[in-house]
Amino acid sequence: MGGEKQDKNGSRKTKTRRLEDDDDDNDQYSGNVTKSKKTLKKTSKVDKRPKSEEKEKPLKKGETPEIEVFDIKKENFERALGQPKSEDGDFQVWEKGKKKRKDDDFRVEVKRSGRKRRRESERPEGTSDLAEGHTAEKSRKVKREEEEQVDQAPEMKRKKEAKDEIDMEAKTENEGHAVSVKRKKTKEELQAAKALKTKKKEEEEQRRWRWWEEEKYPDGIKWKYLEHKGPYFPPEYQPLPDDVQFFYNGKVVKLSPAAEEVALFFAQMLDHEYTTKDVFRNNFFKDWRKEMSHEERQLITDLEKCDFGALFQMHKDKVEARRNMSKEEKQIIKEANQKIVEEFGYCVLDSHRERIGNFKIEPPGLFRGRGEHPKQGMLKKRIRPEDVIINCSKDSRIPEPPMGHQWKEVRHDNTVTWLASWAENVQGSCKYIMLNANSKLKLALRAGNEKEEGETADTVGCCSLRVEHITLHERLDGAQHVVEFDFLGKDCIRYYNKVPVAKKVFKNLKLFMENKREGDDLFDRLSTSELNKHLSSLMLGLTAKVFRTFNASITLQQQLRELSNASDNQAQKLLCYNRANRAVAVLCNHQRAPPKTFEQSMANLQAKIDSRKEQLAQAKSELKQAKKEAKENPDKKLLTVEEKRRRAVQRCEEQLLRMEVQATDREENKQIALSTSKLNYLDPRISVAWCKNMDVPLEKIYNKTQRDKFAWAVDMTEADFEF
DNA sequence: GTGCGAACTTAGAAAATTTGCA
DNA sequence: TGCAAATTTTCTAAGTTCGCAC
Repeated sequence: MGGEKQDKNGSRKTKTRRLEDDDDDNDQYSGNVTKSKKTLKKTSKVDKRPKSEEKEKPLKKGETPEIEVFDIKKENFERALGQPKSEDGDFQVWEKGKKKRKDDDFRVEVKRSGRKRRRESERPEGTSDLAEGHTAEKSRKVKREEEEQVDQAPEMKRKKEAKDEIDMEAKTENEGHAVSVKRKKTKEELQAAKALKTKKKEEEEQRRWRWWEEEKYPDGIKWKYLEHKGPYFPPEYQPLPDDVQFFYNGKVVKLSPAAEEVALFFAQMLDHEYTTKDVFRNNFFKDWRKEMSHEERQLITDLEKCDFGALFQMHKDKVEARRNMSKEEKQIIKEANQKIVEEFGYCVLDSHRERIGNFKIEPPGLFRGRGEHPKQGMLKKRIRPEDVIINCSKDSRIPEPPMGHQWKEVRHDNTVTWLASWAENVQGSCKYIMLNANSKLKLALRAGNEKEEGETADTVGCCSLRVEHITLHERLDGAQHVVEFDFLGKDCIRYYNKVPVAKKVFKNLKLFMENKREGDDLFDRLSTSELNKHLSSLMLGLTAKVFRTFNASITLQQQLRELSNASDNQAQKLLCYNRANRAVAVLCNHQRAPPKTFEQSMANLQAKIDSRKEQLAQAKSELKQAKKEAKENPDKKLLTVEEKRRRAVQRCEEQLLRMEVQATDREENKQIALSTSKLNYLDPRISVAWCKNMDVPLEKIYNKTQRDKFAWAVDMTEADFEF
């Protein structure tokens, strides 16, 4: 390579001179893309936020924990990499467990008998039999229904009992009893209910496919048997009723179905900011005209003269009608959707029924590229079976294409995890149908690949940073050698940070910027593959992405250690967990637009707090009075009143504390998205161990989906786990 | 060695559902 | 019971990585 590199536009960029070796830095990575609460500037998507919100703003009134600068040593990485993570560094794939549970005896039992029994009795609908044809399927269906009835029996019994109880109450009331006769559950009944709950939980646990305990397939092989029903296609377009009219230049124009469908895509978005953007409007109009008939194209030449009002109103009415549907109507729709999920939403993967993540083909519509995307507004065309490639086992029942259609191709590639794929027309990329996150398959700066200019929004990562994205300060805010970052990252989220760096790093950055102008690459000799090659040479499996993941998890552990206090109440402990989670989200720059109802809901909460404060004051004064009366005349009745008042004060105080903690948490979370790091970056074992140590139910920090996804971690993590 | 594209993985917004309160 | 708010799920855009072809 010479000293110059030609960019995509043919312009030449000046190469920076080669740096001297920095041997002394080779043994550690300074994961110092971190921030102090005081310097963090937070904005959401630049194009979506009012200017007023873009100004520098501390994360929270001095309460958000600071994130430390970590010296991430090689052995720490190695230790972490030895833990269950995919090659890409996320925490979804698990090798065989390293630790034994305390209840090993139980496990042996499960493995020896229960497990085998489970395989037989819980073989999902179809498993390998799915390939046997319709007759077998019918008999299985009957069997499944029977099994479902058996499964539901205790539940039905319970419901019946509850109903009987209500009936009894009503009956008693009718018979003229004055007071409520709601029968209190006996101790035995309560115990039985508890036991039933535990049993159900255990059954669910047993049903779970403990894939992390099974042997792994040879390299590259993802499955041995895969069967599914193919993707679910969105319904065909239904033309508008005659009374919903489109106007052009003040006159009614009856559009052809193809043009009408695309017009409706636009009309449905009229209350969205997208439709005010020139790029969006121009792209839409260009693509819309392609769908028009010759006559329509001749007539409709100016988007400004188009009146979609009636179409928009119809859409709004439909949304409103859907919202106002009766409970019963909603239930019917829900059941119909459930049926679709049952039919298309599952596949059989190596003898196990697995949920498919996205079994629906994306419906046609207008492309909603994020940020200033040059292709926003373009028509996303309807996908036909002829566009779709199916992937499944040779010996499975091949999914039937919809009537009168055929698949583009049926292949049997067990080195990939997708079930179906198609190419989308806007960006020319591939879309896939894949399994759910809980299935078997599966620096804080991003690496930053080069992107096609003009094809996507102008976003960058580490390797694609340009000169204008950093500013060097010899001294800033009392710190030496500070690098100020300001650029748009993934999804056009602004990254703004001031980071003090080592003198050597500072000097090198200065060299990199020499003889360069705005628009020139900061690291012009660096690509993501070169960066990752270098990282891998330092340690097997290390990539920029792994680095980011490691940094996130170690930050969580560190923050939890610093912030947790075993003597806190549960609300305070949860606030502490959220703060630690938030610190990671800040580190990874996971932002969100503040919810539209944020201000209102905060005001509501504040009002509740104020009212509760008044109540507390009132309760306190009543307690004082009761105390006084009880002292003057210490009879039993007055003492009971005093006790009652005391409890009321206590209850009020607890509620007030809970609300105040909630308000703090909510305020701190205004612009931070916690779920991304929780789901994709944080080793769940850290959280599971923390819950065990702090005596916090896991349900408080992971919802059902998250617990499913991290079942492996829940299963094998002890309280003493260390990342 | 480099460019490209397939195959995932990460991401925030929007929609749907559940929860909590008056 | 109805409404608003909170939470969860769904959707799909936008990244990263790796292997292959040239």
